[in-house]
Amino acid sequence: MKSSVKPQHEARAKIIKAMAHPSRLFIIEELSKNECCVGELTGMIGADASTVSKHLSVLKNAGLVADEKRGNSIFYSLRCPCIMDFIGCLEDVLSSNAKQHNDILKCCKK
Amino acid sequence: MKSSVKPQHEARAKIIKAMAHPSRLFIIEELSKNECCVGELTGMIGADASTVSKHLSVLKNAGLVADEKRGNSIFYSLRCPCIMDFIGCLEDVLSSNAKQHNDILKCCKK
DNA sequence: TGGCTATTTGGCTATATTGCCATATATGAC
DNA sequence: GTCATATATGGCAATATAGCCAAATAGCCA
Repeated sequence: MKSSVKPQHEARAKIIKAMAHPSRLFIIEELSKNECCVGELTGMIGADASTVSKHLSVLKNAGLVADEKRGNSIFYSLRCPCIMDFIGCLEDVLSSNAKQHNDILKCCKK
Repeated sequence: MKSSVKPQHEARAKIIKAMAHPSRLFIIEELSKNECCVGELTGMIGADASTVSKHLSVLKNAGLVADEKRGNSIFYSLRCPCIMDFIGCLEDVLSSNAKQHNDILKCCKK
């Protein structure tokens, strides 16, 4: 890969990698609806608070979420809602995969 | 996380994970322009052919690319071009990150 | 101040990913 | 058939990630 474009792809991959985990995807989706504090997310996800906190720090580190301390809690919010558009594309891929899988099954039955 | 939505997020995360690598992002981008065979991609990426082949199999396994054997070569193509829209969103995140970083620097200089 | 709650960090083990080399497989040319 | 080319697979070592527990930090309330 040309060294000129390599850093660009590395930077992009870093952001995508931050999204590439079920719990973190869930967090992104929740934050797209409402800002949340760690405790709320922990309850929803059902993992240790430290685990959720680490997931949030991965997302924050990638620039995907912002945090704001208010009183005793820290509220997280989604920085770039355009990310949610991408979820639709993922569903396209998934349904396209399901369709292909079905076609193969049908084909085998014949 | 509710057990009803967990598989959904796992399925989505699997696709995102397949994208979460600089070389694989590069491949996706190239395939969005033209179908390519392994040898071409290997030349552009500059890694071992077996490495590129494995990257392609990750992408194929996620349903992101299709392969078609023609003659001695196998041509890969992008199955869901909507993925490319997402790259624009990534750039938003990156420039937003850069801006924030700048703001912090300015703030410190004062 | 002390106690309480919310969150983060350090340390650890288990697991997954990456990328190379060597080897297999498949296709076309001769 | 043999040879050369294109691609995939197995195996392995290095590195990265995930998630828990325990401990540290920070803010509120009395």
